[in-house]
Amino acid sequence: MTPPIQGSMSFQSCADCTLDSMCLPLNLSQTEKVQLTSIIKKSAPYRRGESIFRQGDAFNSIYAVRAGMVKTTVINARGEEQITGFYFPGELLGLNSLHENVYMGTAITLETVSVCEIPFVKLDELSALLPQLRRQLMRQMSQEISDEQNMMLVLAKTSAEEKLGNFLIRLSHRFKRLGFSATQFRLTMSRVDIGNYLGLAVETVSRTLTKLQKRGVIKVEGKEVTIIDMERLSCLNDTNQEQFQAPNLS
Amino acid sequence: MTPPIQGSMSFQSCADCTLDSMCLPLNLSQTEKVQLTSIIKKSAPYRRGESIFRQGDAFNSIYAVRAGMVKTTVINARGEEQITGFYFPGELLGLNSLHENVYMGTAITLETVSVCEIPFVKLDELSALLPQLRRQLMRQMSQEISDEQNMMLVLAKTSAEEKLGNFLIRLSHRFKRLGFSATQFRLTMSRVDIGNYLGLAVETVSRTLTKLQKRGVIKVEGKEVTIIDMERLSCLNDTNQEQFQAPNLS
DNA sequence: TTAAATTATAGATCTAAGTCAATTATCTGA
DNA sequence: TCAGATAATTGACTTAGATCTATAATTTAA
Repeated sequence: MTPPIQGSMSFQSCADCTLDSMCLPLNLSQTEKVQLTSIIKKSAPYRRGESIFRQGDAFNSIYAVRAGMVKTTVINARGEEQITGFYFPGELLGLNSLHENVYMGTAITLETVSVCEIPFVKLDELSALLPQLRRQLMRQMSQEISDEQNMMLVLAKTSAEEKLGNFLIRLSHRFKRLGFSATQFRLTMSRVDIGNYLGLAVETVSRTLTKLQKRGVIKVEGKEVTIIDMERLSCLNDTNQEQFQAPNLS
Repeated sequence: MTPPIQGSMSFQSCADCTLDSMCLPLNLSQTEKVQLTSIIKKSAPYRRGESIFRQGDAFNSIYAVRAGMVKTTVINARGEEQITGFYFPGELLGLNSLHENVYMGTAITLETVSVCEIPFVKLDELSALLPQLRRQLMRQMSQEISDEQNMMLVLAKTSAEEKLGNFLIRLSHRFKRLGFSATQFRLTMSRVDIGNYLGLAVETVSRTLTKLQKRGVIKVEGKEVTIIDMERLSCLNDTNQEQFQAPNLS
């Protein structure tokens, strides 16, 4: 029994896709959407754990996630697998790879996933003709640079609590954008994946989630997370922590 | 007495620029370079510590660094200033900002710097006409995504030693690319800046540099750094550290 | 439905790096 | 050229989070 696929089940055209406004077709006319559709390759959905492309493969296409969540990983200097990102529907995979003509990482599905394969050479040619397509592609790349800088800040500067808080907030935003609840959702990825991504030991991820739950900021039941106090979750810095500790009443 | 400016002193055209092969004009014909030159705005060099643009300013242009080094900073969730990157000649500033029409960070010169201001709307239009320009812009964005992912790995996974090793190696590569020595160079930025960028306390930066020097991997004299053992510097992981400790001969 | 495998939690201990404090070196500008 | 300011180093101490170990809770498969 495969889980239901979010979004449009049978792909016809970008014109019919519910994700068009958060993907490459943004601001395209109907005709232009048809043009874009014409270069897209359809494929059967991937099952959980399959790879869409692998590090070192020849780069030919970027992929728009249509349904399901994907993680990207690279092998780091130590030879360990390291997660570089989680991708939601409407987001583009492979933008980090077009400068080398080789995929710079591996994309692995976390659940049943369907994607739109977009051959890059054709996309490039089409983008010369369609200013809105060109700009949206640039915007999505720019957004990714921005997101990653934000992630760098989190990794460089913050405590385990802040890292996890920020992580949950970002998931929340993305679920909301897709029309799901911003306060209650299922962590598609394992605790190991979360720890790997945030640079924390699994044990720290567990402990920190438990701690946040005890403080009444979130509720955790296995993979189900409920954000109870969004405000506090979004500012878990040192100053704030103090105010939540039991005051020494005298 | 201002320090000498690297690269072409008085800007005439991309066609005359020594950095053309590592900047936007890559693969452009002479005519195309002239077209690109025509949209570039020249400005007086910036002095050390000046800002080229500031976080929150309206985004209009990206900037190609022509001479000198620039750092970019953002204000993080805690209200602290955090360095997001160091930029060398030939690299582009502002690529993270075009999706919001607002600069997502502040660019501050670390020494005398000159830049080429490239109004983005014009660049976008020109990129429709010049496939090589379009592709090079994409490649440079893709490269930046890649670089930042690499930085995320470093921040998430590695010890102070590895962070500094990686940092020095990356500086080395970039100096080499510009035709300078790969093994001996001057750290343009302060120890505080390095610590801020790598997520380390200044004291840790100092101590770690000293430690690497004692092990004979590098030589440090104030801001001058010499890489003595590139091989060891590039693989300062836990396994390697052991082999460099004084063996207990019995 | 249950057994095996995987994943998550929890406790005890250790350590790398942060913080605090003091000193020394290096700039910078009058 | 020198005084004050800024930057870098060093030492002592503390701590957040890693590691190691064990146990509990889910999944998965059969």
